Amino acid sequence: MAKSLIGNHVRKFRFHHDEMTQQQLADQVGVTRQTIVAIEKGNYSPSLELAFRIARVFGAPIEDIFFLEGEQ
Amino acid sequence: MAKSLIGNHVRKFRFHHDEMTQQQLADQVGVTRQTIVAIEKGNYSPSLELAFRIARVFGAPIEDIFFLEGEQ
DNA sequence: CCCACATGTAAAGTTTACTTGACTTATTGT
DNA sequence: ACAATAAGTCAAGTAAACTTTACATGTGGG
Repeated sequence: MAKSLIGNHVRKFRFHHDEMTQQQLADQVGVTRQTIVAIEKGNYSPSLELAFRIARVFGAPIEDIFFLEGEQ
Repeated sequence: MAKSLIGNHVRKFRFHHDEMTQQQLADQVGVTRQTIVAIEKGNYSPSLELAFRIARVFGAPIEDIFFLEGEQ
């Protein structure tokens, strides 16, 4: 099972955002905590919809938080 | 996750890009033509990875091409 | 009139995002 | 010492993205 080609700075954004916990972020975007863990660890990439919601929480464009590996 | 709440301007970008066909776009981003059709028609939203590749083809940020319905 | 091409649609199958639930470890506070 | 919280992990299941194949329709050119 290949890892996804998408990397992200969710963890950094979480800490720079009032030290928000995984659970709090999960609640705000409407997924489970395990989903946030999996995304932060790169186990898989989020759907576009979830990427949008995460970006909204952090008030940043999607491309500030997520990137194609090898493009960063 | 809720329903597909993602809209897009892929068709417009395709025509503003040298009248690129669905097949040409599909080839450039590495999916089948049916996937492009489904996305243009809103049958489902692309993965984040595919959204990135489409945005790259058009030289635009993801958020110029895709949007959360109700946010446009 | 043909033929090639662009687009739409649909069924069935594979892959992957996401959930549910349960357990573990480390840290912090009472 | 104990409880509570944050984070990691694993397994099994569901839902959605994507593929493959195939057929249908309209359009433009020779």
